[in-house]
Amino acid sequence: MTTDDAAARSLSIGEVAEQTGLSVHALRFYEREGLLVGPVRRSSGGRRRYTSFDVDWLLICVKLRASGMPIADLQRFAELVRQGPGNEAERLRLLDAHRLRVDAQIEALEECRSVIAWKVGVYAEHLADGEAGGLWDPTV
Amino acid sequence: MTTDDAAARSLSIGEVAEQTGLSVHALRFYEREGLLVGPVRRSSGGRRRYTSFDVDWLLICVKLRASGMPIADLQRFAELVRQGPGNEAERLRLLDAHRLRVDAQIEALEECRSVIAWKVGVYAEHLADGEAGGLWDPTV
DNA sequence: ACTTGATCTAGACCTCGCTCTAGATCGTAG
DNA sequence: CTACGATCTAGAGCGAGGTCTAGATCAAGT
Repeated sequence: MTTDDAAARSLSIGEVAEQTGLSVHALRFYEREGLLVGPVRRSSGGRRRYTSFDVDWLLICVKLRASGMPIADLQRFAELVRQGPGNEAERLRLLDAHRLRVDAQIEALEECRSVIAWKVGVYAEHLADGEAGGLWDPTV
Repeated sequence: MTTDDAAARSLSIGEVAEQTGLSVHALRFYEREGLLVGPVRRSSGGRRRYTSFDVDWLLICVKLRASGMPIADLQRFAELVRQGPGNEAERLRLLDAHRLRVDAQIEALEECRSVIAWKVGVYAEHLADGEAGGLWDPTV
């Protein structure tokens, strides 16, 4: 029953790739790097069978990676979770430190955005005016 | 006079590195890759002498890089400016496309941020409650 | 049984964006 | 003149984060 449930709910690497947006190559790579919390179960034939736990965790990994967390930090985080209860304070520090970095990144991007928007405005105006003066034009 | 002015205002690679935050290595690399609009002038002894034009351009490059624009796009942009007036529409397209990517990136980061904030909250609560149930804890 | 497609392992290989090295030269302070 | 630091060129090296290959195996359809 428990076995049947687990089998029924388990997903192949291809399905997990589809659900997470990671490639099957990347999934194997992440596993090799120890980014998964537990060892991935295998079918009788040796194929990986992922649980929905695994998928949830991978989805978080994807988010963290997308926001620039290095693989090494993800490794550390997985390791902490793997060690079980007792180190929640450290997990929190890790996540919170990353959150600060994300905040800084957002701020930096917003500044870039405004610089770009201004530059776009300059060009748009330039085009509307029909070639006035070419700002960074070495020929002017 | 014009020559004196130019000489007086010109900066060494080290000074430009300091002002832009790029390393001298990176400055030479950018030049080799054709990211600068014009050829960099040289002193009689062969040392690079940057103008304030160069610095302004480099500061924009830094912003664009910081917001994730690939070197290849920067190359293209520099090339357009180098070609002189007449291609402003394409420059605008390039910048605007990048602006859209930056917007998307900001949005993605904000979503990540909220996921992380939630997770941080979970751990904080967990710590406050004194070890309840460990979410992704394989041992639970 | 045969074909087809997904998966397996180990390890080589790739792109990006610099960074560093070696060995020579410049330029300025003593 | 001598030192010493900054700069020069060409090209090798590096770290991150995967991606791809080869050759074998598994599983399902016909």
